[in-house]
Amino acid sequence: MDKPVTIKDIAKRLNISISTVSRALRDAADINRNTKSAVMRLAEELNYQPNRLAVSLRQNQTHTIGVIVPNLDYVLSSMVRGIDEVALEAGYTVMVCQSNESFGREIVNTKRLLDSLVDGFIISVSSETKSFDHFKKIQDRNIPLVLFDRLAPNLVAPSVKLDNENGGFIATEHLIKQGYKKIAILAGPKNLGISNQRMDGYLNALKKYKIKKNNQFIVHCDFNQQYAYAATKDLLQMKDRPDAIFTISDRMAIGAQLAIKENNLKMPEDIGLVGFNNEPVTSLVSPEISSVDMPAFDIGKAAAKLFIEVMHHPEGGYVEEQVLKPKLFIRSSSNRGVL
Amino acid sequence: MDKPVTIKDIAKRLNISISTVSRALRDAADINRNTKSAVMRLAEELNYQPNRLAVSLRQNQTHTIGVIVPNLDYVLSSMVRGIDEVALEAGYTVMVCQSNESFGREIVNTKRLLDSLVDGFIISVSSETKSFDHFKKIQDRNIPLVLFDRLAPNLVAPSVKLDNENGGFIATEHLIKQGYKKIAILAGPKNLGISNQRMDGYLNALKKYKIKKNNQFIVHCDFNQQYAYAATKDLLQMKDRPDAIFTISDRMAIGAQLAIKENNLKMPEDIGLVGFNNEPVTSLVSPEISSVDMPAFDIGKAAAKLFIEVMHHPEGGYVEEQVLKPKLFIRSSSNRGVL
DNA sequence: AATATTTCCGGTAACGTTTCCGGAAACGTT
DNA sequence: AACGTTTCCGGAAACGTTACCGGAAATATT
Repeated sequence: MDKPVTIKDIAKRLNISISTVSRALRDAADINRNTKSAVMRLAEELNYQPNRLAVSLRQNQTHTIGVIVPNLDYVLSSMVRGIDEVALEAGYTVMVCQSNESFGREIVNTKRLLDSLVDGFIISVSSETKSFDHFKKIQDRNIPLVLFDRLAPNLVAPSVKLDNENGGFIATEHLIKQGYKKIAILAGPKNLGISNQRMDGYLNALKKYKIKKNNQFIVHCDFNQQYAYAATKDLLQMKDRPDAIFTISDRMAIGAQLAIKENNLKMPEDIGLVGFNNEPVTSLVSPEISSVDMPAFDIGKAAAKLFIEVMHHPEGGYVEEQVLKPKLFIRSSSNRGVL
Repeated sequence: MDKPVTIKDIAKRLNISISTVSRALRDAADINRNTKSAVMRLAEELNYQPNRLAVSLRQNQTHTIGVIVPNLDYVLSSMVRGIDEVALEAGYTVMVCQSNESFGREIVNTKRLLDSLVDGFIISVSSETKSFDHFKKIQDRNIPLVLFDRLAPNLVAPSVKLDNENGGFIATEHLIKQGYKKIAILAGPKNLGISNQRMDGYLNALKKYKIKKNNQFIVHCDFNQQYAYAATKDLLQMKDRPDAIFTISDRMAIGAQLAIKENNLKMPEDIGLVGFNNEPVTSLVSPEISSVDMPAFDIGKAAAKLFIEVMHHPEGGYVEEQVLKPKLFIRSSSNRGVL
């Protein structure tokens, strides 16, 4: 009904020009204290809200960040919350899109956000994505792009991630120190970076402690509980079954735990179990599951802060790669009391 | 670097006016077939993308929907996916904000979205929210507002929700028919609508089957596992303990299940358990937990469709309240084999 | 008192698009 | 051949804002 009030309305009411009003509303230099306060007062009274479209059109920036994530599971939605927090604080609005782990959707999302004229991107890469031309296009247009959690190999970009290799390492080392000898790993799809990195950590730990790797103990399965359950069932049916399992996600750990229980094996006595992410659910099952902590909220915040930093370098070329060290939360699923 | 191409560039290259180009790019009537195809071809070649800001500013609409949700847990993020799907299809862009269950955040979010000039809102109300002035303000400005899942009492608005009362009813009725006599309910905070509605269903079922309600069996606790675990512990320590528990969320059911197991009670023999939402996790714990299905994705889609319907009634006043019927998924936690 | 400097303001163009309006050219009708 | 119609196009205003520029008035400097 009632059209929103504009700068023009204020100018008319105060008998001054719109450029003066505009200057008054920002902290411009060339403005008299009195006229400024008069404008401010009237703007307040009329509940003036600047039209963001007009401002954006004029200034050629939208103060909007495009965020693309593969899904909104516990970990990623925590990261998004972190991004949100920092971005809002800094005056940015966030547009979140889910790629649903689909390459095509990711491309569509970048297109849409691009023509929504976002000022830049904060992206966690879909598991299906193997070509990165759509990201290169962003960079070619000199639009800031920050990656987080799941990066893009061969693409140079500022990024924030967990030290997944180290995460895999400390989980495995912990199991070794607790006396487990035959440690299996439930990994994710073979092309998924974070999975491979965690597995590298696992392998490095084995190497360091001179345990020779057993290929039968290395299982790739889809990133969910059902498959982990089935895979664990298989592992436990081997004649020389593993005495510990490291899963690269808590979801998978839950599936593994279910299978273990059904085989009437006791944790941590008969078999050890360590997950990854440290989701709340790990301490709500019985026994509680040890897990490598993923500081999701912090990673989100760090990504947004990094983005803002990148924005301050309009000439481009600002690349900083942050790697956060993980911590291990030891719970009863793997704690045999060894220090 | 290279400025994005505009309508003006095309006009210059073809030696025609910008208004002709503009008309050519839309399906305007007043346009020659030849000039139209020439424009189209060149636009394609130059990879012309219309500037959404300019279009929005001119047309006074942004083709953007503001979505506010209390959080992004499994259920809500599924709903958001549903909204996304339909909205994108219809040419809308979606901006998702989390209120984190906070009244203040919800207000801030509406403000921000409002001055991002979204065309309308699709909102699920925060649990903390008791006053609805910020929503009234939206409606007063004649901006479409659709509510979903968690509605706002006393606020007349188009909406999509589950029949929570019925959900509580069928869950409880199922327990009764399986022979459970002393059925407790783990409800949420007292002011939370969906919790109260599910509890009403519970009470109505008791009434129908002439089971007198026991106030000690009605427990309000916070919406998460820890509290549900503690509350169940308490319930099981009563001298006349319940022989079945209906929890109004699966998260709470998981907590309850943990407590039950620790008390060495067998499901479904010693005690029955039914949750709500039918999250995947219910079939990944042991025993699998019966649950009232929440068609989250469909509710999201329905909300977006309803929104679009509302947009087609610019004079306002279009109110349709959709209520979806829930289904019960019976699993071993409550299945004593009675048909 | 004359000049130099500062303070403050208004006019105007621009951002990229749509939309209204008037009119030229082409066509059809008597 | 004169008129009315249709077809197509260009000019210009508008959406709400910012930013540059020039200049009047006020103040400071000699």
